[in-house]
Amino acid sequence: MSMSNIIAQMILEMMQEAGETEIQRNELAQTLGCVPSQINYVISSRFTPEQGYIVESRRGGGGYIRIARIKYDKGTMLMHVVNTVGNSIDEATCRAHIYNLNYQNIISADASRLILSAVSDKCYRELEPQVRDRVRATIFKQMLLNVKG
Amino acid sequence: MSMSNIIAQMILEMMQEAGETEIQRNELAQTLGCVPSQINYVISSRFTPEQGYIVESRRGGGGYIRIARIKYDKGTMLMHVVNTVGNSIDEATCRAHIYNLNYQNIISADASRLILSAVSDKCYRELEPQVRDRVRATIFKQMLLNVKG
DNA sequence: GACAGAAGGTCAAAGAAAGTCAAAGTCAAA
DNA sequence: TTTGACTTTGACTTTCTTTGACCTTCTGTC
Repeated sequence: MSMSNIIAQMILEMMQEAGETEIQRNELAQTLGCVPSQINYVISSRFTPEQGYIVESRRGGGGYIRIARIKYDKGTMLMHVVNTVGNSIDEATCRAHIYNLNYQNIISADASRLILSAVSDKCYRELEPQVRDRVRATIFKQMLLNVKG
Repeated sequence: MSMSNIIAQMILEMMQEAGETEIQRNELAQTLGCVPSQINYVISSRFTPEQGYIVESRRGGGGYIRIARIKYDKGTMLMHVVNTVGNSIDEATCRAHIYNLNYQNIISADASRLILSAVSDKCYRELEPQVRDRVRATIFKQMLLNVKG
């Protein structure tokens, strides 16, 4: 197995838990017995955005390289929810969808809170029950289609 | 973690409560175990006006360095908007508020997009004009009260 | 006012990491 | 055998951090 594969494997393992990891380039190179720049090679050949990774780094004392798996499938996931919503939905169901999307890391906690507040029953008191759920569905879907980007 | 990060963290903590803090450069340096000028380095690299901080200092006996966050208090700004909204609002006005809040860095671009999508006329087509703007106002305010945090 | 001591300010050199790039090596497929 | 994709290496670059010598500004005392 090539050194590059070993490095990639190592990084993947470190990412297991959190879906992201932070490495010290020189230290890792030393540990694995390769030159530091090979770490860059591995990252640029196997942890690209196209392959679903996001990489950030910082030079200088205390520098690091952070690699994170992108939360993807997002568009698909969202569209899926949008499609299952239909043209009417109650608060509880919205809440479940939101919780799920957030749990699966498709939308952020911030976005969750925001969407939740917009679909809350509190907002629709003055509307007839059926109208209420229809407007809510419209707004909910509209927001899902515009979340992040 | 690098010394500079530790220093920055320390300063942030001290600013927690009041949004501002006053430090004694030499004393802090001694406490954290670094040279005094490193405090200046940290301040000039991480507490700049661009990053929303204002720094003033005084030399000589009883000297100090005061660091204050200038970002307008988010809660206050948001409450202000909430209060001016009233119980009815049209899309254009919402849009202006959102643009402004985002411009002033009170809410993120992501949040802006999300809120915008929820107050869009598209969502209220089936409601009577006056009802429409009332529901929109409720939702808008609800979202402002729950954005970020 | 002159002077001493107490702060904070500046700046440039040295150090610590990470980034780039091109040359050289490997290896399998054509 | 040649080619081309992928690897390995190392010299050189860029960015951020740490340190220390020296400078400037205040305050208080004589």
